[in-house]
Amino acid sequence: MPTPARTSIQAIVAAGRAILDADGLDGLTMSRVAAAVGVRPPSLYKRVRDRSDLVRLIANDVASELTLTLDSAATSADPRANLRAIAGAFRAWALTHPEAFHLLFDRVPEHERIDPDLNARSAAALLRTTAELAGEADALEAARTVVAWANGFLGMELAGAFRLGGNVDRAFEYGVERLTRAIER
Amino acid sequence: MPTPARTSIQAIVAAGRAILDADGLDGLTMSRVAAAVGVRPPSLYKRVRDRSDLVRLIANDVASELTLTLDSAATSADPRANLRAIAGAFRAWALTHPEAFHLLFDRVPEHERIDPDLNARSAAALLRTTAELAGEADALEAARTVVAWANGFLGMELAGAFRLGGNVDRAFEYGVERLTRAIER
DNA sequence: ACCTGAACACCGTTCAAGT
DNA sequence: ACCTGAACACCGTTCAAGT
Repeated sequence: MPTPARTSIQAIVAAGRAILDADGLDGLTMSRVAAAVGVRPPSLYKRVRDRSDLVRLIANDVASELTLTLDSAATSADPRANLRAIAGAFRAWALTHPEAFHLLFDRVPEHERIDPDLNARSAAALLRTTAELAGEADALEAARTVVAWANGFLGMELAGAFRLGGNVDRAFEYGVERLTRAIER
Repeated sequence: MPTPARTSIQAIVAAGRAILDADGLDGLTMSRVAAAVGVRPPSLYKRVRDRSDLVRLIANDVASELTLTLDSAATSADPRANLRAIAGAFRAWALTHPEAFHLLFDRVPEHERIDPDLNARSAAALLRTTAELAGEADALEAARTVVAWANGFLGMELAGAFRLGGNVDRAFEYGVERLTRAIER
């Protein structure tokens, strides 16, 4: 005798994302997710293979959100302004969603990684901009340099690693400006 | 009636470091550390407050090792060559000690953070070099830009984030060269 | 003074039994 | 077809009892 479904994969991922944002990856237990969607923990295994699978689905969601954020920021005709806008939007997003940032950019076990095409899509806006600045031949290398710097900077800022004084906002501006000049043809 | 000590804090930290390198932070269980030093798990709590405390002590060790590595690399009179050497030594160290790298540079809970003076000491060689390249006034900002880039690059390399093709070695060289020029006065 | 077994509160996950 | 309680193998940690 069939029982009607009491939850859905969408509800589970949404609840997981909310718990991630609120309490981080360590707070994301199967028990809390189950409680949030109104079932018992074992029922979750009808929709996700295991916790890693759920983490991966949440990471996909987060990647899509970030792609949207970066694309919306990259609206200028001037590539220098665009790079500045993309970097600023990235930082604002990371500072308001620190746990989501870490989920995307800290070490991620193989089976929690986002889909490759989501990865490519999130890089598109930046690649267009670096192609204009550095030329097509150096676009990928230039984009990697910028992303590495931004990831590293935000990771350190979120980790509280800037403990030698100074103004962090100014250090970010300094970095954007120098990086832009560094990759320009 | 006193019982002779069967282990020591040094042995515990050393065993913990070995387990970290071999199996990562998730593999670093109190049970495995205890087995490695020949006691039962509860005995560890005579030497460390809890697991976080042990992780912090291991991180201190790792930071000292990295400082030594970077200092040994920074031997040139030419600051450009020095920056290149420091970056290269950092990358080589990170690629041979990926788990230690993550322990230092991924998100770290407050009570697992290394001692502030170890932090300052590990930055010294780089700060000397960026002061020569960018001038005293911009030395800190320049160092932050370089460290952010290097941390971000290595974090992405270790995470397998460079999935859009291209040569990773070449991207690192490209980055070092561009960064050097970017921060030069 | 140090070490230990037993116990506790938590995990993720499986599975037989219920509807 | 989905949901559940019970169970299992793990965690970190505490503590009374042993030497």
